[in-house]
Amino acid sequence: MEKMYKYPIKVVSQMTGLSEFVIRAWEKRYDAVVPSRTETNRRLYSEEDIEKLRLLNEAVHKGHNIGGIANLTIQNLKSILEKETSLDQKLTSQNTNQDQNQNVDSILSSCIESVKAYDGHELETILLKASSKFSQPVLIEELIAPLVYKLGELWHEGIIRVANEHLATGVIRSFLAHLMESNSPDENAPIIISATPRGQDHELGAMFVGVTAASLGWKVIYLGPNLPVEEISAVAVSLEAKVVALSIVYPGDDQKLKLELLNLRRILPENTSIIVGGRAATQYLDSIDEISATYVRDTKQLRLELDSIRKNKYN
Amino acid sequence: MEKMYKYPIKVVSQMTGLSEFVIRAWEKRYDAVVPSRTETNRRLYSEEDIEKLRLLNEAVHKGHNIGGIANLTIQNLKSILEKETSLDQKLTSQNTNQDQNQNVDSILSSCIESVKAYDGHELETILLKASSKFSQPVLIEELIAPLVYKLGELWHEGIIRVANEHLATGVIRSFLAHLMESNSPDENAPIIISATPRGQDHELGAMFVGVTAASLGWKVIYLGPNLPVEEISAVAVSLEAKVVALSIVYPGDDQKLKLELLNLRRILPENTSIIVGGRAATQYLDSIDEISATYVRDTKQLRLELDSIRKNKYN
DNA sequence: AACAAAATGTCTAAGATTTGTCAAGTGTTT
DNA sequence: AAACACTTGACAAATCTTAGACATTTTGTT
Repeated sequence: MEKMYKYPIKVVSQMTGLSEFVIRAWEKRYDAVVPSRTETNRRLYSEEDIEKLRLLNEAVHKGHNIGGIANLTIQNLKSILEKETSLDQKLTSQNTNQDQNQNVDSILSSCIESVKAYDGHELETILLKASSKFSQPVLIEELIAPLVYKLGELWHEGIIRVANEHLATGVIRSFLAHLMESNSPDENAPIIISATPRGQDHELGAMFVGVTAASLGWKVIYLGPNLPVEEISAVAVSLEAKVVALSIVYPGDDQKLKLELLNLRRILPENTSIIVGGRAATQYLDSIDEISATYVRDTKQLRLELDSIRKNKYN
Repeated sequence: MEKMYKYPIKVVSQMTGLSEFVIRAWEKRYDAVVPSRTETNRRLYSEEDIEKLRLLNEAVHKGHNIGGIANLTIQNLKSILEKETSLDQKLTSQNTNQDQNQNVDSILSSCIESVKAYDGHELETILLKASSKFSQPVLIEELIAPLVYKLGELWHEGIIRVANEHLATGVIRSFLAHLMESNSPDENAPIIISATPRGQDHELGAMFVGVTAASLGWKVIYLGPNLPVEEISAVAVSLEAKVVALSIVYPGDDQKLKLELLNLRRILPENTSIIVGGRAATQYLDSIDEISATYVRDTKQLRLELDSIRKNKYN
């Protein structure tokens, strides 16, 4: 069994946008989320707990009264939230028994099947179903990221075409954008800007960052791919962003990009952190170090980094 | 028996578009929908209740008086509504034209405000609201297309930055993708492939095509921007697409692009039509003519063209 | 055409319920 | 000591409920 990291109430409060008072009140009155405790009686929330709180918060914002929804399961919550945004009737009626036991691997391969068949609609449906079955971190790290990686592989091997990959990218992008939008942070959430620098066209990495940060309660400004650092900096200054995250996946030792990075540090306020990730980021480690940015290898590390930045900036 | 979650009146009001007053009044006066209650006397609506309210609302909007239809069953309501769908479209589009133009302008400017403030979330919200207020053609032709155009203008004038435009593009793209997905076509719907050729990075035009075609009942394969014609053709052949639609917005007399177009015609099956649109398409009219493709100036023309192709191909 | 009656969407007022917020007092961690 | 967290009990703002009023529009009758 994996020993999961658990979060104290203050962190949960920041991540969900709910006040500590409310979180305790919901527990006392409705047993909405009953966290485990330390030996000394302090609450410890799991990722699932947090997800449920986030869903409850969203539902309450949409007009549900907490007393009525507090005892629903995560899946119930997701399904009622979906019904309100889209008028889809298909999903609920279709998914009955068969696909309940599907594990991530089989979902992954049905994703790839649908991509091969140019069936974007099917791919979207699969992802949507998966999103109500898995928590957001699992979804991204174990399904979507591997899917993107696998598609790249298949393309290299000549098994699928550029067209397949384009189609899949389109669907995934729209899906991730949706995930990002669905978290609505509160007023004073710290701001993170996510983009890829000039010359970097592959934006999915930046979208992973966006979704992850959004799920941690950050306010995400997603600027997309291929943006000069002056642009990124202008936004960061104007919104007083706490973090600028860049994704670099295109390999090669690009001198221009190195200059861009140095430049970015120069024109960015000092108290704005820079985070760099992506497959090709390792090739720029010296530059990353020089501008005292942080390199993150995966979303897990990203999440830790974001949490720590958030904590430090509280003064 | 499963105990289903039921919805409080506030949520029902949002889902149906009816005010809470009206919902209560209809209950008090006609027993249109009599929800169950909590122990403390608060209304709880089932999904059936909500569907009936939706239907009633629709019927009332079409001129029925509530007193006369309040006691009909869901089936009855549906059959009533089906009869009038065809007549209705003319009326609604005429009735609202005047208010719409006022509204669309103000919506447009609030969109631009949100873009200036880097508030993608706000932009998304505005678009979402607008989408429930206007029909899809109106939405695209009078709001989104002008918005895209206006953003380009503002950028040329130096009033907004590339970053603003990127952010907006991201939101709009995700929004359009959602619109496209929300139409689920029949099994035997004709297939259209939408993309932009190699060298063409601006995909919004291709998305307009996709959404428009989807709303007309086509099955849309959206391949996104910057795709070599061999790729497009491969998909068209493999799926037996009826139409390939290309969007060209980047100006300039690109010889490569002309060759690509000629090439496309050669490797595409004869009975696959080609449609070309976009701001810069006029500069390639000779090539378009040479491959006997159709040039469309706006989505209105596109819709006509699609309808006529669909009709002709029914043999 | 004119007028009264009915229909209907909107709203107020007063009471009940729900829910977010907080203070006070105590214990724990750093 | 300072920051953090826990429980309990209380308060007040927000929301829902009913009953009834009001303003328009629609309908039927003269």
